[in-house]
Amino acid sequence: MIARVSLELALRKEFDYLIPADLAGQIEVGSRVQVPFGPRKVLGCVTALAGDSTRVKLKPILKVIGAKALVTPKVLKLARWIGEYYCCAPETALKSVLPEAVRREQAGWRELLHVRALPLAGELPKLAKRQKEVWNIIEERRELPLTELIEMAETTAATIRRLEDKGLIAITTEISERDPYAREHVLPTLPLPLNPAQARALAAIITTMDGRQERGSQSPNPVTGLRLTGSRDSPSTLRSISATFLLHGVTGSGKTEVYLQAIAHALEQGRGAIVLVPEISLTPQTVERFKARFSSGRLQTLVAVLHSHLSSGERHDEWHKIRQGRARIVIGARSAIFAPIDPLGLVIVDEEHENTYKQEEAPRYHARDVAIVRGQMEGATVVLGSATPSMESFYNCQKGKYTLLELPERADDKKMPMVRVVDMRQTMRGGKGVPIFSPQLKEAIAQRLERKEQVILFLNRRGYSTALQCPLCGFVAGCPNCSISLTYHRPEQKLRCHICGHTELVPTVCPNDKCRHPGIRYSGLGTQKVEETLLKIFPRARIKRMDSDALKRKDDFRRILGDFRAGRLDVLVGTQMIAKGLHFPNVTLVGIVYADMALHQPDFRAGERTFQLLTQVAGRAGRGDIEGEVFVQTFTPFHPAIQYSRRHDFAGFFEQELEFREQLKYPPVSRIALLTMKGRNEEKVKFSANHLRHELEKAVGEMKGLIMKGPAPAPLLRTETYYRYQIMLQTPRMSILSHHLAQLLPSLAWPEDVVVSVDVDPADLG
DNA sequence: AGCACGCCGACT
DNA sequence: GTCGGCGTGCTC
Repeated sequence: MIARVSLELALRKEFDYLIPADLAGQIEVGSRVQVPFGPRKVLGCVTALAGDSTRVKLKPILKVIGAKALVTPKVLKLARWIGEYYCCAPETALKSVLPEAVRREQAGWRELLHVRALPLAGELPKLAKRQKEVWNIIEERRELPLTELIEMAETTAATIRRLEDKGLIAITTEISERDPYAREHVLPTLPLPLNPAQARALAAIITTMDGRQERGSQSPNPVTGLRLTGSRDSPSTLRSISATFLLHGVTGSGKTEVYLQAIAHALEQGRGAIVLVPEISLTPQTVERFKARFSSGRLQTLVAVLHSHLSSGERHDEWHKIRQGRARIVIGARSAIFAPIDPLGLVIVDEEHENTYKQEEAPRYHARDVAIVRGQMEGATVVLGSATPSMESFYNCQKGKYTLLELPERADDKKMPMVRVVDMRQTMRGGKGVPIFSPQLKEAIAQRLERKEQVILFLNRRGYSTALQCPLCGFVAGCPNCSISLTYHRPEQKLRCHICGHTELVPTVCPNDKCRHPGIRYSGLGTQKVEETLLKIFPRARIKRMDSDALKRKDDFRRILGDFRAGRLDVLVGTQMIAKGLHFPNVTLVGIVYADMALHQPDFRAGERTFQLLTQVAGRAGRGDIEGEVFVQTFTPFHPAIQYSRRHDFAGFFEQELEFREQLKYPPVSRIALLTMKGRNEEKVKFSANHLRHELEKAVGEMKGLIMKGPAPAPLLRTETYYRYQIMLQTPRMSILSHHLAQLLPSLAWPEDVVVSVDVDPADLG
């Protein structure tokens, strides 16, 4: 027999090896193997078995890693799809489907020496005093870890070895499993009663799951009473309707309870489930909620957890718990979508709009999209959940690809907080210089300090490029071709679009005819400045800043949040990182200091991001007994992202944003591939980028609906000393484009120090 | 990805 | 005469 092996080298090529007789039974598709490759030994994965090979002189496989195939054929197929769609080497895709700790043979199982009493053959021989003491313990416990015995008996290993020599005990290595949550005591919970909207959603999901159970990947008829958007579509789109659901529910509407009961149904069907959660919301509380519902017996849980804060040993054990079928539910971050649950009945992607689902290095997959593909491949139902769905997912509902399920009310019946939009242009006109705090926000903060309530202030400072904004009228310079904000380049005094490369001079007065303000060059502020100013206004307030600069040590994050929760701080100033998943009952005021910073990021998704940010932040205020209040300071108060979020009107925002995307053929109307060239020498990078554009025009220029923009210089990142040029491709059919790219790119030659990378469906245009 | 082979310049 | 530069090509 011959095995085809994909090596851990991005060669885009597979190699044939002989299966030696002694390994014959152990090697199957998906086995991890070590093979000779030229002079060295390399790890790889068996992708196929065959009777013969086109090659004559084959080398034999050296050894197998793991008792069972580590990659299931289903996950292998998924990896192949990732390689093709995301335009990377199949080996690169395959690499990411196993945790590092499982891929490397070391880390492995933690082995502990165990002492076990052997059945006595006749009389107990005469023992020395010490030996007798030790024997008594062993006889009582029958079996225990060696280290524990040594401690209990206050003896040494030598004494115990002597008992072994006498044939009374056996010392063996036992595998001991690490349990990262061993110290949590989990109280089991029962399903909660559902409100009508939750019940409807659950019924729809369950009906689909049952249909898929009986008929494989065939879908049942749409459920009556279900709100189906886009049912005008053709029968061919209807066929896939019920496989993917978008559960749109406001913060606190009880999405999790729907997830839990759907998972329970999967278990009843004898199938497993994967729950994806953004890394930051993978808190012990979230995990506990799932563990509590699905613990079988006393301490046995059916839930495995996979995330980046586990040690590699813990990750190894959790993964094998899944592979061996002892865990039927996985909750984890992005890469948990590759968990070897089989058969898979349900995949849940919570907070599906979150950018953390997109991997920012090769393979640059989006876990939400991989989830949908895996669901299709394995006949599993997929549920995407969000209070602020992505444009892509909501669009797919409209097109009839997904089924929309709405949870319009908060389960706890709390009112949504009052959102006040503060027009900073008014404040600007009132005082001298560009204001940081409006009188309204100052007043509101003072009030909370007096009432001993807490305040969170947000300033999102994504990226290092800044737009140019007139603080008097709110004007922002945008690209005439791409409709995204132009980036201000201080040294050259120029404005530049980093999508198409359009460049213009910085205006000396505001271009808005009704304004003509000469002080247009305002481009934002940082968290430090906010903190300083705040301390000047409220010298006695206890204020803490939370951003990546202020968090030097690893536990700073937890410590500051702990202090805040315990009431040792009054005001928390921070970036995006405090917007998500956290809730503090005593916070009654949330302020967005400068909403325009999010609004005018040089990205076509800036409006969508702002809408999401404001909505998520609003959900943070007033979760306790007191009603919350949100202040949004902005120089563009009538921007739709702000106005629709103020009214908690997602559908309204979607409609108007879609119109904009439609005009310029941005996603979700099209798909994007971003090609980036990177290198130390700007001239070489620029030249290569122009060359690539030329080659692309030859290869894909004629593709229907293709739009090519750039190359344009990407704004320099603060940390890097590279020059980057980008070419953006927009296409209605990404699978065709990525196919072409996969053929073209490896055939092109680049200067030594220029690196080209492809990002299919980029989450970020930076 | 690594490592060997291979064909041209400055060194003990 | 050798040591060593990194271009091309191969690894089942």
